[in-house]
Amino acid sequence: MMELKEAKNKFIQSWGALGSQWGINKTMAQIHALLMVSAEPLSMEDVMEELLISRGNASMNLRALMDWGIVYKEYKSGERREFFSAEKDLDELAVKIAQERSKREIKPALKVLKDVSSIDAAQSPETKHFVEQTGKLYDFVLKADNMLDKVTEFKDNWLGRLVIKIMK
Amino acid sequence: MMELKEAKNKFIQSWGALGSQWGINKTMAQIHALLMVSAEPLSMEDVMEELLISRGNASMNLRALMDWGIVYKEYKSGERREFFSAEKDLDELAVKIAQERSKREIKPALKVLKDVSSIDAAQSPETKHFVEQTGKLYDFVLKADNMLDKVTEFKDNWLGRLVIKIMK
DNA sequence: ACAAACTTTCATTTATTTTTGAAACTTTAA
DNA sequence: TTAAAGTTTCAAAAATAAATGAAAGTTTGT
Repeated sequence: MMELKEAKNKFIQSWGALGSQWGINKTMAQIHALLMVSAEPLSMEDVMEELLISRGNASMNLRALMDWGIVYKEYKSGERREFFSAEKDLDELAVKIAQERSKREIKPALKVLKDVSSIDAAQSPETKHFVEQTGKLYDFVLKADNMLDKVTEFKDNWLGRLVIKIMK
Repeated sequence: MMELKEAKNKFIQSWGALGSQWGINKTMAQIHALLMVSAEPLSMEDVMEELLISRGNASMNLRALMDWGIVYKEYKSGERREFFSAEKDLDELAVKIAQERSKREIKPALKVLKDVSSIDAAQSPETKHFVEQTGKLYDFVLKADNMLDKVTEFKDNWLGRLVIKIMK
C-alpha cells in the first residue's frame, strides 16, 4: 500500500507535468498541487522545503498564483510569517483559470483575428479565401470564449441545472 | 490598408504564439495556421519557404499534425510530391484537438489521481484530507473530460441544438 | 529609529525544448 | 536496376524558459 508521502509526491509531480503541457510552468503547478492537498496553510519556507526549490522561485510562483486568484495569503495570529492556501472549490478554480487565460491570451488573439480578417477582400481569390477563413476563426474563438461566461451563469439558473443533470 | 502578405504573416505569427502558450509547439501551430489560410494545398517545400524553417522541422511537424488528424496529405495528378492541407471545419478541428489531448494527457493524469486517491485513508487526518482532495479532483477531471464526448453528441441531438441556441 | 524577520527582485546559471542539416532511407519511372 | 526525387531521422546546435541566490527592499515590534 502506498503511503501518504509517496502518494503526495506522485501527485505533485504529475500535476506539475500536466501543467507544463498546458503552458503553466511546472513549479507553479506543483506549488498549487501541494497547497491543494495540504490540510493546513503552508509558509513559503514549507513550500521551499517540500519542493526543494529556491526562495526566489517560490516567491515568484506564489505571487503568480495569487495574481491568478487561485492561491490566498493567510495570517496566523502570533505568527509574523505569511501562510498560503489554495482555492479548493474546483468549479471556482476552473472558472478563474479560464478567465485568466481568456484575458491574457484569447482576447489578444481575437484582436489579431479581427484585424487580419478586415483587409479588403475584393482583391484576389486568395485574399478572399484568407478573409473568409480568418473570419470564421474569429467567430469560432469568440464563441468558445463566450461559452466560459455562460458556464458561470449556469450555476444560478434552472435551465442550466437541468442541462447539467442531463449531461452527467 | 493591410495587404494579404502582411496580414497572413501577422496571423501565422500570432497563431504560433498562441499555440506555444497552450503547449503546442510554435512551428506546429504556424504550419497549421499557414495551411488553414491557404486556398490550395501546399508542398513541404512551400511550407519551408513561407515559414523559413528547415526541411527536418517541416517534416516532423507535418507528421505530428497528421498524427493529430488535423492535416491531410493530398496527391495531385502528374505531381510526384505530396501536398498538405488543413482540416478547415472548426468544430471538427476542436473535437480532434480535444480528443488528442485527452488521450495523451488527461487519461494518464486520471490514472495517477485514481492511484493516489486510493491509499488507505484511515491512518491520519492528514491522509484523510489528501484522499478527499485528490478524490474530488479525480471526479472533476473525469467530468470535464467526459464533457468532450457529450459535445460531440450534441450536434446530432435536438436537445443539444436547443441548448446551443439558448447559449448563443 | 532601529534591527530582526521576512519577502522580492533580477542578473546569471541551468535545464528544457526546438531547430537544424546532413546522412540514411524510400519511392518512382524509365 | 538505377538514379533522381522526395522524405525521414537524429545527433548536435541554438533558442527559449525556468531556477538560483545574493542583494535590495519591506514590514513589524520595541
